[in-house]
Amino acid sequence: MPGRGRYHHGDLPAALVGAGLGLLGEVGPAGFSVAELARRVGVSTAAPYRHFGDRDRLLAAIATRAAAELAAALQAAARDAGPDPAERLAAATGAYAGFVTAHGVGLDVVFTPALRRLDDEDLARAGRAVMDELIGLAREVRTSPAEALRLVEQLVALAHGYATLDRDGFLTADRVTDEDTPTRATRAARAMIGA
Amino acid sequence: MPGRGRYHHGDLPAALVGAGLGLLGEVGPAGFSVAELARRVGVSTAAPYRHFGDRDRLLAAIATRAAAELAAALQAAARDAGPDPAERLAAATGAYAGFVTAHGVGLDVVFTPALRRLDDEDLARAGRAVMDELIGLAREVRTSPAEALRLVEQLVALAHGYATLDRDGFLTADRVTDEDTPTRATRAARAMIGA
DNA sequence: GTCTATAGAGCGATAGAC
DNA sequence: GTCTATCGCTCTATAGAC
Repeated sequence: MPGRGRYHHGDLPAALVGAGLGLLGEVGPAGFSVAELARRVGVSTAAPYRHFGDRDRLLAAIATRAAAELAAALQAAARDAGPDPAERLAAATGAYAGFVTAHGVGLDVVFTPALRRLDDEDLARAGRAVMDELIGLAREVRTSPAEALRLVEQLVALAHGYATLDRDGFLTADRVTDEDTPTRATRAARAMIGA
Repeated sequence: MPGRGRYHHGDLPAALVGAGLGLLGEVGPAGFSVAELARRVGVSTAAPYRHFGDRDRLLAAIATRAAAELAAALQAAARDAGPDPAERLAAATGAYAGFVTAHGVGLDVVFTPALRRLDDEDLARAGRAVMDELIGLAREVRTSPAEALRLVEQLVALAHGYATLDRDGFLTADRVTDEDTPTRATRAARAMIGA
């Protein structure tokens, strides 16, 4: 019974999205539940439905916020990586793996069919921003637009695989070195880009 | 009410594992349910518990069977790829992506923490067989054992990422060519191996 | 805008008949 | 070895009080 007396948050939607990011990172999109999120924020299970029509709308809002943060993380990683275009792209790939490992949200969630059905404008825009950031970096190392796109696809797959396998305990079970996941992903990306 | 009269299957455990492979491919490990599987096989929801102690034990049996089929698929792909070691490894990587796309089960499920806790001997052995197949192929293109292991990690991440993104609709949304997922993964693997 | 309370569904797992 | 029946839990979503 969490609701001892009146609860007044000031900005419940923002609180839900913020805490939802953490929950999503812990349980993944399939395990995500409105009830659990409400519990964490300290409101009744009914409260979120006043601001988000249903579970998927709430999930989409969280995914939108995650995508925005992801785009920013990629940009920051590229900025900190120096002037070499290949190294900038590799760093962004590593940052992608790190972000997904930490927050459990990547382009898989952003483009997941259940959310696509909502035709959420903000989510689509945030997803495109992530792609544009990567494509922009790739175009500095591949002259052909088609080749740049293919490289992005390969790097996203690589980074996403690293994050997924890390999450599911495969990398820790079979650890070759003591490098962390983003470092490994960055190294692999370097090899991929140089090929 | 499925159970009109007596149901006699002959080998319910095998039927559950077989149908479970299909169910797992459709809904993923998180969405897997004993009740739904029982319905598909045509038995009561209680019947599976006579053969498998709980949900995870059943899931482990299905994952074991999946891993065995996966190892066989990798072996077949390498065999059909000809004599060039790099091409054999690339083909196996593509086959991995294809298998995970089709069956929804990869090394993520085999090594998933929930199943690891069971200390299932058969599952561990099946998982090791998959890894050994890949490592064996990698050792033909990388002299150092550590480098071979790292290459396997990179290729599994790559293939797994392709499968995951394909499943979640990302690749179909952003399709560069009309190549299917295993073909793309094989191509990417070739680049990775050649680096 | 948040609460309490509830309907309705699905699942994991067990008990006891046959 | 399979069935019917059931308990207890969690979840989504809604209704109505405040």
